[in-house]
Amino acid sequence: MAADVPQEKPRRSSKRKPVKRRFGRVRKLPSGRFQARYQGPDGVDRPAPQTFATKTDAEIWLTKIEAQILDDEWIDPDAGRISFGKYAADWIEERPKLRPRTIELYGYLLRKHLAPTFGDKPLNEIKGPHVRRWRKKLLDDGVSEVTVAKAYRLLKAILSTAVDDQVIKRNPCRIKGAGQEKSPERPVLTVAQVYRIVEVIEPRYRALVLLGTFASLRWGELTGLQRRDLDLDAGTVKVERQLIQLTGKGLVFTDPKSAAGRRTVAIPDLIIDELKAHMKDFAIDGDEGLVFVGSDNGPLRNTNFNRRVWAKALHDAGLPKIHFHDLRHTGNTLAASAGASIRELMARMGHSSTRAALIYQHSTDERQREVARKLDELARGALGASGTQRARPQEQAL
DNA sequence: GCCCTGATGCCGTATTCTGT
DNA sequence: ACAGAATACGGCATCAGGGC
Repeated sequence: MAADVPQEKPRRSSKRKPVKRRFGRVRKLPSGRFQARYQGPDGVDRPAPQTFATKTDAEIWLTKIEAQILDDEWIDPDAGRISFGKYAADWIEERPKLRPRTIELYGYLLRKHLAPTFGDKPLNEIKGPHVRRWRKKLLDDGVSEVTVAKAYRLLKAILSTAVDDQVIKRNPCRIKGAGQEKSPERPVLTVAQVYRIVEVIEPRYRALVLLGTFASLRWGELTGLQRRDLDLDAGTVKVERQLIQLTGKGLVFTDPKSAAGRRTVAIPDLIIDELKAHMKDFAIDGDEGLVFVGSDNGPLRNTNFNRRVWAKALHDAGLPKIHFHDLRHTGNTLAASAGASIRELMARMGHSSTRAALIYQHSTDERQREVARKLDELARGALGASGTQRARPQEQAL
């Protein structure tokens, strides 16, 4: 039995044979410098963007790349190098069906707030700190929170697509709440205030104010209204289109804001006579004649109306700065307190979800108190309590 | 006054959170 | 685990200032 003697390992020759690397290759170029190459996860063979002075440097670089691939952090360097500006422009271009005004908005946000900071930056170089610094600067520069939120959301949406496209690994927009915009609630007018406006405004705009309030129509829906849309005998107004202002195209008719926007709204009898008079005096002839026009019989333009007519009327009525759109709120609030159900409110406003209609629930708080008060009285009566509480004076709703 | 465009408000739906 | 509520997100509109 031969004793087991540990075998001495064969000595490696000092002249080591080149070992095939597990990942990537390094070769010496005629210049004497070293080039690293590797095959990406996509199977494409890529050289390093630069050469290296030593073989070790090249190998270290390959190690880093391999780590990225293993950590699933590798991205196609060519893809990530697309500038944000270019990618964003394509992104907007490729959105299937944005409304024209939205395209204009995105273009503006891009130009004004995004491109100056990120336009030339490759996508893969935009990191969280850049986004945070950019946002802070906008706010410091006095850009409103609402606009900053919009710009942030657009940036986030674009970069989120870039993640889906595997152009970048991760969306650097992760500031909590940065995309939210909290706009203060708009004021609600009283009926008396609406009528004060109606009394002082140029007569040709009376019906506009009334319909804006009591039919809750939007500005664009009112200005797009044609004679055939009004049925004053039935007391209804149909919303079939709207008028919007587009850069380079002036005022154009478009479909309503959403599918639910196409609707028929009942008009209170209270304003029917006023509307009839308006049709006779001011509306353009013909089925497709515009219901509301300026003194030149042309379609109404919000800028001119606001500055020359609306502002003056508010001033003459002794009212603070109120938006025309606030009339719509007023109408909705009125309808809510008139007992309109959520579904009825939605139909009236041209909404498809309950969310907005629920806002008008706040107006029914008054009614809730009223209900509570009556319950209180009933209960006291049933208990035979002597001194019945005096009812509080009827609160003027709105 | 017209028009462009900067700025802000509103709303539908998807996603996340939360109480059970 | 899940339904309903809350919030985020994306998109569409109105409001408003300013140049011509």
